[in-house]
Amino acid sequence: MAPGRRKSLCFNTMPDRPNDAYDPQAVERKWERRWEERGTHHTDLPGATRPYFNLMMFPYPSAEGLHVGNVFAFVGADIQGRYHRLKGRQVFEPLGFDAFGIHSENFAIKVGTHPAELIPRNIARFREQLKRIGLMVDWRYEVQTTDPRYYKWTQWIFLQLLRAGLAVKRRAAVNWCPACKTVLANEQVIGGYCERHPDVKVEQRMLDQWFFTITKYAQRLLDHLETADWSHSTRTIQANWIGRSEGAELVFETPAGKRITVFTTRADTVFGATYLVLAPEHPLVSELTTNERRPDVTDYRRRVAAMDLVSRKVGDKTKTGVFTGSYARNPATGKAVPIWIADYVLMEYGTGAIMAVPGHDERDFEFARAMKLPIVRVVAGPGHDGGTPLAAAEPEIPDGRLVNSPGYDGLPWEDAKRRITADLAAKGLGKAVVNYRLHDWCISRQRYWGPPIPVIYCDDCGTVPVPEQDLPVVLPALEDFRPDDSGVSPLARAESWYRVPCPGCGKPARRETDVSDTFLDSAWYFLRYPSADRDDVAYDGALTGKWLPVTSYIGGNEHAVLHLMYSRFVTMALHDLGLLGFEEPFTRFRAHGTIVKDGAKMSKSRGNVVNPDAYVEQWGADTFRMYLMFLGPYQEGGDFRDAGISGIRRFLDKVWLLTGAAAQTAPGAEQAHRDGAGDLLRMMHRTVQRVTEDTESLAYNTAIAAMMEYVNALRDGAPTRALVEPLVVLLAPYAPHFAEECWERLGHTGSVMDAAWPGFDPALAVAEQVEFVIQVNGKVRGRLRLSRGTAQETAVQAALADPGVRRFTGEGKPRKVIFVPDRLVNIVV
RNA sequence: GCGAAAGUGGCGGAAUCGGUAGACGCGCGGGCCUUAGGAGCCCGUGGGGCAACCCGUGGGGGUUCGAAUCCCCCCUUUCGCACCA
Repeated sequence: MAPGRRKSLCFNTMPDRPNDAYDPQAVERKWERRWEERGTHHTDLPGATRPYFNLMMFPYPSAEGLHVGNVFAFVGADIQGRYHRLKGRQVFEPLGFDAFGIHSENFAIKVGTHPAELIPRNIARFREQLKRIGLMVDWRYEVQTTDPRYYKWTQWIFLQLLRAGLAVKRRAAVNWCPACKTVLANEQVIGGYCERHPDVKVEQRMLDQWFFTITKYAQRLLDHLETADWSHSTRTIQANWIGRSEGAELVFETPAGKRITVFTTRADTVFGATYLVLAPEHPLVSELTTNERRPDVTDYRRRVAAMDLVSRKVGDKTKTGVFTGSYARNPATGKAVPIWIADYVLMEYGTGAIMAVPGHDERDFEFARAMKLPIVRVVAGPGHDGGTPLAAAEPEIPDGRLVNSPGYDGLPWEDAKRRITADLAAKGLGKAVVNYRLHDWCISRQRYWGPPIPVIYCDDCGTVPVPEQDLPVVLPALEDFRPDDSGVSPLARAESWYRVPCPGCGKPARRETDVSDTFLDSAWYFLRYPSADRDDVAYDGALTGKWLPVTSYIGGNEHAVLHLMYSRFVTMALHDLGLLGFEEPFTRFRAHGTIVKDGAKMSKSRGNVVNPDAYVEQWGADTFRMYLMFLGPYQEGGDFRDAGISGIRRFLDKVWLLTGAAAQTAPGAEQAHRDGAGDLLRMMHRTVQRVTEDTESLAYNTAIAAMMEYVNALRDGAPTRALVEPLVVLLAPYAPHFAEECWERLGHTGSVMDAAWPGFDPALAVAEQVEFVIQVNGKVRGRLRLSRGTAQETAVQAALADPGVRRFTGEGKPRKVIFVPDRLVNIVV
């Protein structure tokens, strides 16, 4: 039925809907079944000649099910995958579930159901929802991190890193909730209190923990960022997280000969270092404390230890601290300076000790004021000198030069930094060093729901790795897996599991009872996907060589630091062990935006989570997909509101009608348009160009707008097959079920996903007639339709002849004419 | 405080190698069709003015024939980090 004459003759039921009206539910059910039957989304992994690994961040299968934010993320990635498939690549689009971790465990405890029972239910629900969205996922390669067939290899990865010397055990501070009797992650500590016990203060405890020494790779992780094809925002976040800082380590000696090493980025200010501050946990503190000062020092250290890690860092920043009673010699001035301890110095950064320069550091200034310590100016800006008093710390003085620094006075401070460092180094009292903010990765969790760390402790042999052939170390089925009062992992209660013979000497030994961090599960899952059906290897060499590194990875910036950094680290480590042929796992990464609701991030606690099911049911997956993509720029996200979704539905209805009309026309009629209705053909080429470029660059909202414009134009003309078929292919990544049905309506028997993405002729993709803007003195005074490529003289003549323009140019001669081809003529009088 | 991104109609947003501001969609107004219409179709829709025109891209300066776009200052929002020495 032709558009414009769509009124039905029948009455009563749906009087205005033609009999063949678009019925999303029917169409989507039909194609989901067909895809399944035909294996449309199966990828021939070994046989592919132009592989494209299209990765999206696998979800944590929460009990609530999929939410709109997930759908937004997956659909945007799916569009890339489908687009590249239509462009002729063999696209592998796998998906899986990241189901270990404290969230699952806590939720299981809350509802009183074992996670081993809960998780499969959640996964089943998720999988159904995901299928309903129309993703091009090859489910044959699904992975589940909680499956022993998967975590066997997670444990294997641990053993490889252990072998490489990148896994070490050391004591470290953790957040401890006295009520939960367990450790908490930093994000579970809210304002110093436990998230589950708002009236219980969290403390810190020292525990033995396994660490991956990611800091050894800090510089490489940073260097590769410069050339990575990654979203700018993600690269910046990672670079900041690594936090490279160039400075020097300087040595202050005590009369007893103890060398206290401090890290500073401002060696130029060493003459102004009037005291030292050590972190309260610093190993030298006890030794340096005089008997007289010991009660105060001990008391202060105890108070700091009682504080949790979070409030220690973000809480009240009033400066506190105590004097140790000892002094050390400033290597530049030779004078003795007092040694203090204060909680504003952190043990985990630098050397855990600083030289305090109150004249040029705000924190030191504040502390010196409070403790009545001397403040000396050693850098002065223009017009100031060594005698100019300091009302506040002056950190970075433009054009500042050294003062009160015998031997260096008058030097610009940036130069002095280098000179002083070098001079002190020559005396063995310093060296230039680079420091990183990045910490080693603590992977130990004193919890139940995770892969056991595959290590055995033997009194004779010490720490023994579980032999690879004994993997996996299966997580025992514990009825009661709650953490108990001991502070020891729940696994320690599984007696029969815990006690094992030593793999080395056979004597009784004990298993490691900590499980590993979930971030380890997800740090290598992309390696597993192509080999998900293999039990003999973590990942197959040939397949990995063919499919990795990942061609395109799309995900949220909430994982910019931890997940992406850990994945890069594990990849580099495996590369260095000779187990991978590449150093970086993700060739291209794009961060999608966040979908917010009423201006706030969706979260259960806020109660503003939008469930996609109702929308899919009411509007269909295709309309919902397109609507989410049309909300705004994909890489920025946007506010979810359902006002406007009908616009997408109307658009699809129009395409449906166009398809019906075009199906009546003869095939291959493009030539006819070249002679006759050329404008539509030109517009088609332009549309193909816009949609191609926009889809490639994730500008989905404008790609959809371009298709809408084209459809509006087609409705005013005659929709032939040659004009409509390319549109259906353009639409396939966005509305896959719908496009399949349209493709079939047009008489094709195969999947539209096996069609070719339409090409465009750049010469045809521009209009023949263009509108020139005529300006007089920069103000728009008229418009003229002229043919493309009109020469300057012709255009100016036409402009000057225009009566509307004449009124402003007057009789005088133009002083100047600016001509922009095909766009504008500006006459200056 | 540091770092990054962004401020455009009633709303979501287009347009940033300087060159028609407001594409596309929602909403709104008018009309057609209709027993009816939250359906569909057509027209209109930044503000002011009868009009010629004038004013308009967070605010203020500047460069330019011409600025949403470039430069300087300020304000606001979002995100990341945060006593990092």
